[in-house]
Amino acid sequence: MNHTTRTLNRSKQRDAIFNYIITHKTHPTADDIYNDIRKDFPNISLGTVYRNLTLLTELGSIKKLSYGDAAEHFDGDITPHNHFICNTCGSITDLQMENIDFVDEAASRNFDGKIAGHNIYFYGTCPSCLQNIHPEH
Amino acid sequence: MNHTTRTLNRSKQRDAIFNYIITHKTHPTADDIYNDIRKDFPNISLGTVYRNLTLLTELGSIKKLSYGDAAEHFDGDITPHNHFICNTCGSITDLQMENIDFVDEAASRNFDGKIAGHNIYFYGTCPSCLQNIHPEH
DNA sequence: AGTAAAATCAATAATAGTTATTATTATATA
DNA sequence: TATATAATAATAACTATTATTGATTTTACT
Repeated sequence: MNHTTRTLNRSKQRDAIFNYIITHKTHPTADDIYNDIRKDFPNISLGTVYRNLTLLTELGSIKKLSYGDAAEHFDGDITPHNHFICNTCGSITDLQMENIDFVDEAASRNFDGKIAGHNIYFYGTCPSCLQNIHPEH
Repeated sequence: MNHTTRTLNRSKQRDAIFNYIITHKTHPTADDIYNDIRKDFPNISLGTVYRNLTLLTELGSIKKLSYGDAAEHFDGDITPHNHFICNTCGSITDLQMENIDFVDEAASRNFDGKIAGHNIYFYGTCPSCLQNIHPEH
């Protein structure tokens, strides 16, 4: 028999974690997921959440987002899109905008290495916080 | 006297930290700075390094870089420029390229909040690692 | 269905990066 | 130079993440 290929066993926990991420657009952290998923899996451990998040990221099923926030955030939407982080409330949201993947070309121009892609995080003040600063009275 | 304004006392340690960052283009972490600067200030503590890095960042004298790496990196070059992170060796370098600040305009188009700026991290394989993969023999 | 290998699990310990606390020292200004 | 304030060193505490362990479950193959 062939032991060189590694089979991946399915687990209810991993399914639940993956399902949570793709059905929530909140870009949750490992801890967010852990706390919510405990309602359905009271015995699940934080280690299991981390292990499966790492695995799902390696498989390319989800994406990991790193920005100023101390913790990593995860995104179930793996199609190319950009993010906005509010400097005031810290929320992270998807940003609908035209495709700007051509910046990779621009970056390659005077660079001897190979550009594979980019991560771009816009920051500023989100609509909700803007409202609080200048409320329409 | 007026106690509402906060005066900032100078310290040799902070000067040394700031000087280290602006004279090194390596985008060091707090720990990098700590370890190097100990040669001149054997008694300096890591807490002092962190506190001053936070302060200098708040003052806008240096910039904090957050990307996949676990630790924060710091940059003494506060003029707008972009960064490249090598997926192979993890190095971070400045990227000379045309100005692409207009992406902020593009992002603002369908967004009700206020875009103040962006951080963009290009990734791929750096020239040195590319050489190692396909050496010219 | 039976079985062995592999992957899973929860629990916990360990590590890394960072922040907070406190008593002491240095700095700026009167 | 006396005084008030800020910065320091040392250390403790905290948060996010990873590694370890030993038991259980799942899978591939018979």
